[in-house]
Amino acid sequence: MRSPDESRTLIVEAASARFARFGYGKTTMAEIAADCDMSVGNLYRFFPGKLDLAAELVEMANVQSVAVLRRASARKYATAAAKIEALHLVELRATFDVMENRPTIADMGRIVMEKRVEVINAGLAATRTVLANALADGVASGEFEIADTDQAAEMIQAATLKYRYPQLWSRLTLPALEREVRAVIRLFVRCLRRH
Amino acid sequence: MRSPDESRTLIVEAASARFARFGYGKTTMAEIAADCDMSVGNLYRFFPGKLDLAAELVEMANVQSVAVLRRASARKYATAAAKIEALHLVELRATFDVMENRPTIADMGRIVMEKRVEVINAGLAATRTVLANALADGVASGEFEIADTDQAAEMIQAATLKYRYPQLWSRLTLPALEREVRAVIRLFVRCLRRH
DNA sequence: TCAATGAATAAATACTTGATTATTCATTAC
DNA sequence: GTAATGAATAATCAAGTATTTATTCATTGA
Repeated sequence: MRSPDESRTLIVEAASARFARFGYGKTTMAEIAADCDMSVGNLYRFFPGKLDLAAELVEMANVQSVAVLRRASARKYATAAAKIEALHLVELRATFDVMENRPTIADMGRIVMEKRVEVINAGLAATRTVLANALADGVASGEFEIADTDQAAEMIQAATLKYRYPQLWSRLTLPALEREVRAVIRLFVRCLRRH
Repeated sequence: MRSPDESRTLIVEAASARFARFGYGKTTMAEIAADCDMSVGNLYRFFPGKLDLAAELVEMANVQSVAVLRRASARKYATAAAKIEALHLVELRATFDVMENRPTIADMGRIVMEKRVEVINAGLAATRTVLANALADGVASGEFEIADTDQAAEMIQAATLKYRYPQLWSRLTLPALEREVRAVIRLFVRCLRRH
């Protein structure tokens, strides 16, 4: 017999492997259960349903990507503006990479986006705090002049929405997207600057 | 016998009426032909297919909405910034109205968006010229300081993309959307100002 | 008492078939 | 020769059925 914690991790890992290799739709609960050497019914003692498994994985991915952003944020930059730009490029490249090379994961993202928006929104909110921190740094160093950094972060996210929704990219290349997001950020940053 | 021009207009009008009343999916080519007192086959001498009828209607709507924007642009405003804001609100309200009150037309938009993006992009490009003109006016009056008004217009469109894609609104009310788009425009305008 | 099972049920998906509808084109009318 | 037809064909859609898969829960074993 396994501890509940062991079981849970086992399930998450099996689901993660299956979803990544075969896709959400082509993975059955029976297969996940078999991978864990447990019965199907037992899965339901840990997760309300299949969709919640996918949601859990997306939540974990959110945590990961916030960690990546924080690391990027901890690096040295010439200016706070450069940091803001770098954060957006990091995010864009990660999204682009998934779209290009991980069809099954992109697919999972779409499904969770469709049926569990709150998970996606939580991710957005998390990355927003990193952004707001970077803005606050800029204010602290005297580079920016912002009354409400949270609100400013919100606005920057609204303005860069396009670069987070691959559906809106309509066959643009990564360099083209990078150029665009850079331009938007630069314009924004210009008006956050102290003057 | 009719002149080709008469026939074409007749077809477009019949299609427009049917699509608007019953929706794209629930309208058949046979019905459109009957409305025009002509054979089905004849439709195909004027349009390659059903989808092209919808695309034509969207193109016409694009022309209309550019005209509306131009008219709005021709009005007097206290500042160029106010004009930019007004243009975006006009567009937003029109889109919102279609979403709320014209399900069949919203549906047609989705279909054309899906299968004929270039038509949608052409519409975007057209409204962008109006925006670029408004920016140029602001430069001329000394209110703005912009090196490349076309590029700035492009950027503003990227930043306000959300307000053109109802799929991204997730149950926001019109007042909420108005508030958001206003905030983004104001921030943008702030950095276009001469300083 | 709690972890776990797996057969039973409900829901979703895939397949089949029979229309309906879009599109083509050889033919007719002007 | 150009405008127009409408029967023929191809593609799509809808309804129904079969199959698979998700989910539940009464039962079993530690």
